[in-house]
Amino acid sequence: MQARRTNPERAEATKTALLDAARALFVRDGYAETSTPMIAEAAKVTRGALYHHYADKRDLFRSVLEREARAVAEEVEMRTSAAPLTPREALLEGSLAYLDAMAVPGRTRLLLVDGPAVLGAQESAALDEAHAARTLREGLEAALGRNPQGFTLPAVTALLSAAFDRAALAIEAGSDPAEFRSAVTALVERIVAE
Amino acid sequence: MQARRTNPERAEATKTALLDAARALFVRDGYAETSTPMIAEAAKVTRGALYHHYADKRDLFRSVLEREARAVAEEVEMRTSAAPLTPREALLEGSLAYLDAMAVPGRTRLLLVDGPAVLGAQESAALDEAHAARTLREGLEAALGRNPQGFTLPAVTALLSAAFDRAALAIEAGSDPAEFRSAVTALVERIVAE
DNA sequence: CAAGTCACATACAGTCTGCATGTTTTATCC
DNA sequence: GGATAAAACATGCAGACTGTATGTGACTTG
Repeated sequence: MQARRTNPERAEATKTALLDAARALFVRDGYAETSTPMIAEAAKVTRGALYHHYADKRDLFRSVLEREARAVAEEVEMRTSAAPLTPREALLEGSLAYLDAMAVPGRTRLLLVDGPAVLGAQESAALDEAHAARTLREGLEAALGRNPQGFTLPAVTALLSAAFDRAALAIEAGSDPAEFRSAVTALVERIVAE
Repeated sequence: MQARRTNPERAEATKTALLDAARALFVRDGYAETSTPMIAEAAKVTRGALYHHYADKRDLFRSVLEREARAVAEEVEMRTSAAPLTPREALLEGSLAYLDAMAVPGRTRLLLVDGPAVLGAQESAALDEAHAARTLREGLEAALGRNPQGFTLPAVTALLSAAFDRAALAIEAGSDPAEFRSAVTALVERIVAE
């Protein structure tokens, strides 16, 4: 059981175990109802290890969210850069790709519900900006051809991003995915339409 | 100090004191960082009184939110039923009235950030549906003339509602209110435009 | 006015978080 | 390759918080 492992390997394995266990419990019970003893037990380490690698429970939660946000961004990136698409096609494809990526169980709760409350709306928005929102704004800018009719680019990016998030939440809550996918598509088309 | 008060009067005064104190602290520190001893002290009652009137901390929070959601709905109602407006005018006026109502300090944090995390996305959405969303859907239905081009009424209601909320959050976070007010207006106009 | 109910106040048990201090495993140095 | 340092954990503990159980005085009702 105790194969001689290098230090970085040991640490990485422990951190991954903690991230995996924490993610599962945060998704199942929510941040507040998940205790660090529960996380440590599920990860098969002690609380000492947790507090060695993460400043506190909140820091561990932030790390879980960063990993999750990166995964979402990668999945969207993958889909939009696969085939050669016009800016408008890329925007529409990216929008649906985002909904698909957010359909992975737990992501809406982590990123959209508990995230803002635990990290604060500010920090949570910054995390979103660093991954999803930036991509969306660039896609919008390209598709709009730099003439946002009636609104500024940052504003329309924020409002559209919010609509996407709500769609993801609705789908997770059991609404008909097709209904919200076509609604998102129609909304984007109305935005980019002249 | 001990004016002879009737029981319902006593209870009502205590509950209001708790709601006021809890609202202020939930807004300032957030739900998780607010303790029941702090609330009781600020309300000048004991924790016993708190747990006599509310099942638990969460139940008190829910009561704060219900009062807040009702206030928002009333302010919007007031603005849209003041003058005789066409359905389309009422929808646009109601949208801006909602932004104004949500600009009351603390409301975005209570209703949009902490609410979903503490009560759960489900219950929080139900609260929203009972007040804001229902009004919005009816306004949309009237303005659209029952031909939602490309999306269903429930879906477009949800997406627009999310956009409004994000606009309120952006304004609270320091963004230019005029920028987001015009963006919201432009968005609504594109939705109801044929 | 006696009996009962309501509105609290107080005391307590169990749990949790974060830190301080040990212990073991890996790396470094000579 | 043995000693020393440093990283990676493990353990113990203090303070705080939540919810409940139980006690007490103010009000209400027959």
